[in-house]
Amino acid sequence: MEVVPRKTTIREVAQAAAVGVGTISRVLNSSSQVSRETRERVLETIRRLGFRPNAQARRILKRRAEMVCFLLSNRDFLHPFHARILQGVESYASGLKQHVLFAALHYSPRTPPDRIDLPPVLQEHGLIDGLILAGTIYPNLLRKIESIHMPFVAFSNNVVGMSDEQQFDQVGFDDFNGTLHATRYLIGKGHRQIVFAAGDISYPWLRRRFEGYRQGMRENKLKAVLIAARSPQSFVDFGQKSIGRILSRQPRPTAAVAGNDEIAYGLWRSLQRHAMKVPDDISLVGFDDREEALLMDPPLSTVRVHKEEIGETCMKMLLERLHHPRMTFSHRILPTEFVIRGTVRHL
Amino acid sequence: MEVVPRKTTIREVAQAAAVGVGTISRVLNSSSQVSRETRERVLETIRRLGFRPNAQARRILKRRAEMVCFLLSNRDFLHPFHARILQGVESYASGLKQHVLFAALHYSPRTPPDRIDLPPVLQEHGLIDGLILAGTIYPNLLRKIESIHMPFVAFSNNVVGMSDEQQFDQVGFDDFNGTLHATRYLIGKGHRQIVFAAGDISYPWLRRRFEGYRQGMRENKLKAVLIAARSPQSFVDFGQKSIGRILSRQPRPTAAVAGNDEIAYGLWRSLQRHAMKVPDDISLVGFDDREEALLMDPPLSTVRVHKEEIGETCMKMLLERLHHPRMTFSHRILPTEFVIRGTVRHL
DNA sequence: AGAAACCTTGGAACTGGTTCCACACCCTAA
DNA sequence: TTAGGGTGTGGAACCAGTTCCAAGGTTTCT
Repeated sequence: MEVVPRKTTIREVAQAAAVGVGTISRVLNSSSQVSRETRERVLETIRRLGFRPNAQARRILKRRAEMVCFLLSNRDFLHPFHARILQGVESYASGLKQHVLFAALHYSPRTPPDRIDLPPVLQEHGLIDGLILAGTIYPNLLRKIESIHMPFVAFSNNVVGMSDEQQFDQVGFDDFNGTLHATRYLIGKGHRQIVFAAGDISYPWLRRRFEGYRQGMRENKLKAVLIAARSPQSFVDFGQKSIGRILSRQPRPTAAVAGNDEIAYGLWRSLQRHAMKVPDDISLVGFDDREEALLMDPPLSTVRVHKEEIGETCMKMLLERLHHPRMTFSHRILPTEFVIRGTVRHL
Repeated sequence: MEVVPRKTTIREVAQAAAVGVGTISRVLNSSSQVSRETRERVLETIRRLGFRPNAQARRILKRRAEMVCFLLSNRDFLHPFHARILQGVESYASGLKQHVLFAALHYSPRTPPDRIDLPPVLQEHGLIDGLILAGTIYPNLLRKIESIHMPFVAFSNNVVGMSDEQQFDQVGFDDFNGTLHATRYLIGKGHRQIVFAAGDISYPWLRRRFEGYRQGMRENKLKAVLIAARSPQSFVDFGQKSIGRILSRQPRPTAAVAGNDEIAYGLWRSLQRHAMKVPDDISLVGFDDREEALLMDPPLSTVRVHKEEIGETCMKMLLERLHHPRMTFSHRILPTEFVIRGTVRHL
C-alpha cells in the first residue's frame, strides 16, 4: 500500500512560528495561558501551513479515543427506528467532539459468550472508549461485552431474556404507559369495547404494551381482550389477517389498540379492502409513530417514541459512565407521547 | 475525567518473556521469522499478561487509520435510503477490517468553501483515511473537502450544480435507464397514453428520470407528457394534488410513471379516496423501491435501486483510491432493476 | 530594595507501538 | 581455515503529539 505523504507536524509549526512545541500544544488545547500576541502568531502560522493535528498521537497520551461505537445487533438492515437512534447519538456526540463508529453484528442467542465473533472494532484495544448497544440483546452478548471490560449502555426495549440481577446501564422508552395513555384516551372518547391486537406477545416489549392496555381497561372495569398469534409472518400481515377476528366479536369492538404501527397499518389496509372506514366503522391507535403513520388515510393516532432523544440519552449516559467508572448502574425510561391525529372517533 | 488504568505494554511483555521489544512486535505481526521456540514463549507471556496491543500507537507509524467516514449532508434524519447505503458500506468494510465512522453535516450551497464547518472528524488529521459523501452534494462542499486533501468517493445521484470539468470518484445508479425500462415495460403492456409525474424537475435526478421516460416514448413515436410543479410541499403531497390534472387530460392517460415511490404513493392514495382502483382505472409505476412500495395495495411495480450495493461499491472504490492516489477518477453507474408487482394492467 | 508570586515560554522526556541496523551465530563452499 | 550467506535477535531511533520542569521576566507586596 502506498504510504500517505507526510503532513505538517507540530515541530514544523513551532519552527515556523519561532516558538517551542509546548506552546503550539497549549494553543491547540487552549488549556493554560498563552499571551494573546503569541497565540495569534501561532494561529496565523497554523492557518498558513494548513496544519491539522494528528489525532492518533494525542490519543496515546490522553488514553482516550474520544470515540464510541454504535453496535446494531441482529437486524437485517438499518431500520428507520434504529437509524434515528443512531442519528440522536451522533448529533449529541458531535457537539462534544466525540466520534461515533457504526458496526453491525449477527449472533445467535445460543452461542456461548466466548464464541461470539465481535466486529473488528472490539477486537482491538484503545480504538473506542465505550459502546452503545442496539438491536436485539441477549444475555450471552452482554456477558461477552463484559468479558472484554468495555463500558456500555444498552437500548433496553429490545433486551430479551435477561435475569433481574443482571445489572447494566440502560435507556429505553415507556411501553407500559404508552398504551395506558392511549387506552385511557379511547375510554375518554366513549369507547368501551376495545381490543388489543398484539402480534406475538412473547416479545417482552409487546407484552409490556399489552399490560399497559390491560391496566387502562382494568381501572375502568372494562374487559381486556387480546388478539394474538404465534410468530406471525410479519406485523403488517398479522394486522391484515386478524381484522376478521376483531370484527366478528360480540359485542362488536368500537376501537382497537395495535401493538405497533405496522399492525395498525395491516388492520387499516384490510378494512379499506372491505370498504370500511376508519374511524367511522372502528377507531384505531398505533404505537411507535413510524413514517407509515402519516401515510395512512386518515393519518394514524399513535404513541410517539422520541427516537433521537433515546440516542442522545444513551450517549449522555455512556459519557457519565466513562467519567465515573464505579458509578452505580442506572436504567432511564423516557416518556412517550400520545399523538392525536385522525383515527379515533368520539362516540 | 478519570484516567483509564494503564494497560500492559509491549515493553513489559518483552521484559517478562526475556526478549527485546522488536521480537514481540515481530510475533504480533508474524512478518519476519522468529524461531518457533521464542514465538511460543512470547505468545504464552502475552496470554499470561492479558496483553492487547494499543491500536492508536500502531496507526501513527503505519500512517493509516484503517477507518473511513460516512458523511451524510443536508438530511434532516437518516433516511431509510441512506441508512441502507451505510449498511452496505459497513458490511463490506468490516470484512476487510476497516472501520466506519458516521457523521452528519448541514450546510448551505451558498456558503463559501472555507467557511463550511466540517464535523469534528474532519477537523482532526489522521483519524480517517477517506470519506464517503452522501446526501445532497454541492460544489462548495466538494471544494472544501479537496482543500483538506481528504480522499473521497461521492454517492452521485444527489450531486447538484457540478460543472463537467469537476472530476472526482463517484458511484451512483442509473436514473435514465430505470425510467426507460419502466416506460418500455408499460408500452409493452399496450399502454400508449403515459404521463410522467415528476414533482420538481429542477432536481437533476428527477430530470434524468424524465429524460429516460421521454426516450422510451420517443423511440415508440409517442408523445411525452410532463406533470410537474414548482417546489411542492412534499412528494406525497404533489402526488395527491396532481391526480386531477392527470385524469382530466384528453385523451385520458392509461398509465403514469412517477418520479419516485412517494409520488406514486400520493397518486395512489388520492385515487383511493375517489374510489378508483389501481391498476383497473390507471396503471402506476414508481422509482426507488422504498418500503412504501410494498405497503401499497396492490403492491407497487417500481424501479429497484440496490442500496447496499451502492454502499459496497463506494467503499470498494475508496479503498482503491487509497491504494493508488494518482489513479484517474472514475464514475461507476450501477444498473437498476424493474420489479413487477401489481400496479400495471395488461391492456 | 528585596522577596515573593505569578505569568509565559522552551524543550526534554514521555506515550506505545514499528522499523531498521548491527551483531552473534550457524552452515556451507572455496 | 577463511569467506560468504542466511537466520534470529536486541535495542536505539522513530512517529507526532502531551506534559512537566526549569528558567526568565514582570508585577505585587513588605
